[in-house]
Amino acid sequence: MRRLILDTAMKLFIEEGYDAVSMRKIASRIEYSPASIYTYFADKQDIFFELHNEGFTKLFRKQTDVQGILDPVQRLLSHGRAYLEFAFENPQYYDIMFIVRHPGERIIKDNTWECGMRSYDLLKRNVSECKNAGYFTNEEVDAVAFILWSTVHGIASLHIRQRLAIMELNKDYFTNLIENTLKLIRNLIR
Amino acid sequence: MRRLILDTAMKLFIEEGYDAVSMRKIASRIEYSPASIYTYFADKQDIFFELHNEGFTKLFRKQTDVQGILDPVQRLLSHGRAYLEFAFENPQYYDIMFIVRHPGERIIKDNTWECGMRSYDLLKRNVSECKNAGYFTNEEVDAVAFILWSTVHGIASLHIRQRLAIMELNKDYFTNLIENTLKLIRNLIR
Amino acid sequence: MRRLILDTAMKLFIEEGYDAVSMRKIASRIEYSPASIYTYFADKQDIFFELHNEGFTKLFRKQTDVQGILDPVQRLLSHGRAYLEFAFENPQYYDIMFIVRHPGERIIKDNTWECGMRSYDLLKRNVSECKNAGYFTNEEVDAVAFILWSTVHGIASLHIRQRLAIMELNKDYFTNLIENTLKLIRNLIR
Amino acid sequence: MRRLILDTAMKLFIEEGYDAVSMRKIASRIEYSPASIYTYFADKQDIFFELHNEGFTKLFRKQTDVQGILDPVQRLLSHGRAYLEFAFENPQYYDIMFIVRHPGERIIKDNTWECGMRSYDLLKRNVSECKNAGYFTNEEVDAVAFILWSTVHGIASLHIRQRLAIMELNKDYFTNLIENTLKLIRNLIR
DNA sequence: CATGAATGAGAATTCATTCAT
DNA sequence: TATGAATGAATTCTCATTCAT
Repeated sequence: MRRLILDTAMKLFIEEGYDAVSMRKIASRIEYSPASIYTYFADKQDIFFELHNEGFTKLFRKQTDVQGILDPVQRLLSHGRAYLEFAFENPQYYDIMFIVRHPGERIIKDNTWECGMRSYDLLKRNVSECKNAGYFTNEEVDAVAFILWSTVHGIASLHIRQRLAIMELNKDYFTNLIENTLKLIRNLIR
Repeated sequence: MRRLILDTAMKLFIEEGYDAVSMRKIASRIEYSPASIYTYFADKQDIFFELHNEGFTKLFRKQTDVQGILDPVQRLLSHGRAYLEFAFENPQYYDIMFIVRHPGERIIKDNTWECGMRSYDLLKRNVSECKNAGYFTNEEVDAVAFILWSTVHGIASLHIRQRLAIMELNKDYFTNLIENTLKLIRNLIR
Repeated sequence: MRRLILDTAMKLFIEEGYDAVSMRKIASRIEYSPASIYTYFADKQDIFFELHNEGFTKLFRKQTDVQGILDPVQRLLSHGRAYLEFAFENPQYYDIMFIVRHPGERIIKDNTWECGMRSYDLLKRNVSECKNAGYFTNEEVDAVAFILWSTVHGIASLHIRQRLAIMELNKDYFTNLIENTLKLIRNLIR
Repeated sequence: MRRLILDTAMKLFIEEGYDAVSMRKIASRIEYSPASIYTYFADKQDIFFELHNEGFTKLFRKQTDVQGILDPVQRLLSHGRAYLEFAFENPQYYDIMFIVRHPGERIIKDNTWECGMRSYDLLKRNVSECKNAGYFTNEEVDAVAFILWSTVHGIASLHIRQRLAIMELNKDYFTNLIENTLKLIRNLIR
């Protein structure tokens, strides 16, 4: 039932945007009264909090799936691919996790924070191992990790908030956006 | 007076986020009646449209200031610096221009679209001239331009939407975030 | 409670006209918050829709009450009397049904349309049977039905929208307006 | 200039209905400021008052045009034709004159009242002369005048407030609505 | 566990009108 | 004669939330 509410909130979020996610509308979708939702969630923020959490758990899982790869550069690239795939496949989750401005501060807490940190630590470890293997010789691990994250986040967020309409040319390139991006990054790594 | 309204809208936008920018609140801030605002702007979207426009004009101006630099790589880096400086100095404008989800479609029009395009064309030209000078030899101009934009946008938007709290370590690095980022990018260019 | 809202809407309609019927005013009359009304009705049109419906149901019922009369001319006259009585006793309903300009088109639908049609069919049947009995020999049923409807509607609507002030003379006549009208119509029928 | 304002008010009234006639909209149509209108008219009611007046003057003129006809029955019928033609050709005027609910009482005054009376007196005179010629032998002049007025008003107001959609059959009849109505009335007169 | 009823607060907008200039 | 500026009062409607049942 919590599930049902969460899924519906997500569905509304996808279909009609942030503003459409009102308690009222969630309730009417699942054919319950608005008051009923309060049996399962303290308030609206609580629902977002939960979704936020779920998102980070999903992303983390996706990223650990890839840690088995032996070659550190390949592993780093796959880590990036996993991140972008997550963002493109779950734009709503991604939006809540990395773009939406959170009203209260409650959200950056508990499990979430931990998940986010663990994801980021994974990235840093992967960069670090690339360095051990002779790449990024003159750079700090933190700096490289940060810029890589920024790059993939940039792509994801421009896409999700629809700022890529400008890019009219080279449809081919954007068809395989993720792979082409990774290839380019691969070329830049030395 | 239009100015006053625009500035107040901006102020509210910064302080309390998009949702807080209501005609009501703008009016009460400047101690006018809500109806008075309609003397100067047709509707709420109109205010955002104007701010949006202003932002693109400002950004474009900042970017052209830098086109005099002769060395193409230095020029490209300065172009990036200008972009990031704009974003860090005018987070509100940047937010409206590149992050906020626009309700109607009216905004992506007229002068704005043109300004955005001209900015992006400048970037592509700079990349292209780097290529002529022997850099990015194996890459497409469009691809490089896109990834560079993504990177700086990633940094700007993570910062503006407050996702950099995670980055606790290396305060030094983030103190000169922009310069360090550009140095790193410089290192990656070949 | 729906009842209370409907009655209050009606009362305002009578007292101050169509424009006075605002959600706000209804609410303040019954000492509820404006939002409460939306628990019972989807929107303003919905209230009018309901009243409109009720009116047609009432009128139709009044008209069927009279169908038992055997003599076709008497029946036709009684049908007219029922119509006029309805209009004079329920000027508010009549106004909504036959005079007010409806903003949306939603109202002319469903049950309402059917009720209106059934009422009119009754009239046509009554005219038709008068014809069978040797009256209106040279006229079309539709034409006669239409002109009779127009006549009673004319009386009702001039009265309801207060255009009879002009008629100063012959107070006696207007005291028994309905009966005198019917007597006159009776005289004209042959 | 008064003319321009009046015509524009009328145009709005026709095109978009009563609610569309706001001072604001009139002003923006004629490309003057709302405040300017107040130079020519005291307030909104004043505009309506004037239109109302004009309507009655027009109608009265149309009716006197017909008084030359010698045969009293033909003259009466032509009088009715003039009335209906006026209503069908100037539905907006007719609406204001005979249907719209007037907020204040100011309107039924001055010249208007006189015009309305003179029109009605004309009708009564015509009925009276029919009586002298041997028609309506058993009826009171006032009663006949009133019922004739009601009939034509019924037709006009059902048409103007769009209640004739019900009448689906006999398109032919309604094509020449006015003439057919008069023919029918002619038949009923004896 | 579920809900019907209720609401205070607030949203964007529109309107007729006034008044100093 | 014309208007820019301003407004108080109103409009419909939505929302998150509470609470007695």
